[in-house]
Order: sequence, then structure tokens, then C-alpha cells
Amino acid sequence: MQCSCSPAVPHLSSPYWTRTVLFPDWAYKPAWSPGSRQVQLWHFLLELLGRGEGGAISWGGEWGEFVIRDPERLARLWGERKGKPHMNYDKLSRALRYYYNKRILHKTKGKRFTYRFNFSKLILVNCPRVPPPPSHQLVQSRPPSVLLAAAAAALPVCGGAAPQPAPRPFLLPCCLPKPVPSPRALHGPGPRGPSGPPPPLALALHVRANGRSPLDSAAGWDANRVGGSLFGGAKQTGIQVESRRAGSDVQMGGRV
DNA sequence: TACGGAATCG
DNA sequence: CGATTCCGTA
Repeated sequence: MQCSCSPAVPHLSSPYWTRTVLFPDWAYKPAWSPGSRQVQLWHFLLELLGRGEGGAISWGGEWGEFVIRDPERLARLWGERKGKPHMNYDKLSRALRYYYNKRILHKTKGKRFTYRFNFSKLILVNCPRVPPPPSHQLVQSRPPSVLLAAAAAALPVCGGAAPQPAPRPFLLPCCLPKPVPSPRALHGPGPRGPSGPPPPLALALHVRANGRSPLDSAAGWDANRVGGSLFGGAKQTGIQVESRRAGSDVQMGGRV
């Protein structure tokens, strides 16, 4: 059953995936918070992409693919966010390259400034509320609402009725890249048009940094067979993803 | 343009 | 730990 959030996904096949992305507190950790954690590069990228900021970066044709249209500008924005005035694309791209091993990103070879998020296997979940409060030892820190996604302004999470939502585990980037129905049935770079209704999608993902860095496998990110992982192989790369049983989990990625 | 090692930082 | 900085190589 679906949540009241919304009937279902209207058109998952729309080329316009994102509208806005909200990130959990563990992702952001404002500077004033103890043990604060700064925003990470991929958060930032999703944020810009979600806002349809367009100028510096925008989604590409493939699922999760994005194109940096103005590298130096993007670098400038990134530098501003991080307080690194001397940031440039050379440095930023180095950070992106580190994501290769972590399986967060991949380079689309041949296409300039084109990378791709490894959204291969996302767990789809409905928004309203996540039933089981995580009473695990994970995420013991449950500082109040932080959800300060910079993009928050643009989108009512889901139904927008969540004044002081229950302790949701974390997460939810709303609306992310669409799943790929078939291996290569994608293309059709959307002609720009950030004016689509925000899909009532929410991804429940728990990405937890941990300390591992085997980076042993470089077998070209076999996105498959990673049951429940967001960024394939996350378990080993330092990123873990957990899905809460919301009664209507849906796996994206088609087949496994 | 893109890659990745190495040193360093917060 | 996740970058940032710098740089040699392709």
C-alpha cells in the first residue's frame, strides 16, 4: 500500500527527475552543531541539480548522469559553500575522482564534464512517515530537525504536512533520478524545462559513513547484486544504506 | 581533459 | 575521513 503521500508515481519516465532534494541532518550537520559535519560534495551537487540551478550543472540524458556546463563556475559555488576561495575545477574534479572508488560517481567517458551518480539501486519508499523508529545504535544522534536542505524552500516534502514529523530515521531526497526500465532504453536529454511537478517520491536511504577503504574491487561498479545498497558496494566503501520497511518498499533498478 | 599519487588540513 | 592542494602523466 502506498502512503497517503501520494497515490503513486505519476510518470517515472519523465525526463525531469528532480525538483528538490532534501537531505538528512547527518548529511549536513550545520557548522554550529557539535561534531558538525560539512556538506559533502555529492550533496552539494544534488542540491544544485535539484534546484535546477542549471547554469553550472544540469542533468544529462542517462539516468543519474549530469553535465557540468560551467566547470569554473561550479567550482566557484563549491568554493563558496566550503569557504575555499581558491577552489577551481581541477581541485573539484579531483574530489569527484575520489568518488569513483567509493562508487558514488562514475565518469561518462567520451562526454566532456559528464559524470554519473550511481543511483543504480535505490529503495523507494513512501514519505509520510517511516514506521519503525530506528532504535538501533545507528544514528544515535538525533539532533532536532535539521533538514535544512538548502533547497528546502522549493518543495513541500511530501504532502507538506509534517510540522514536527516523528523521528524519521533520516533521509529523503525527494524525487531522484528515475529508474531504468530496461538496460538501455534511455536517452532523450530533456530539453530543459524545470517546470514539472515534483514527483511524490521519496528515497529512504541511510548512508552512513564508516571507516573502511578496501577499494579492492574496481570491477566497474557492478551495480547489481548489492541488495539494498544505494551506492553499490557501499558496504565496503564506507557508505551504508539501509532501508526501512515501510510496507511498500519498491526497488528501483528493475532487476537483480 | 582526465587520471591518480602524495602530502596536508580541519 | 573527505576533501584540498599540488603535480606528473597520459
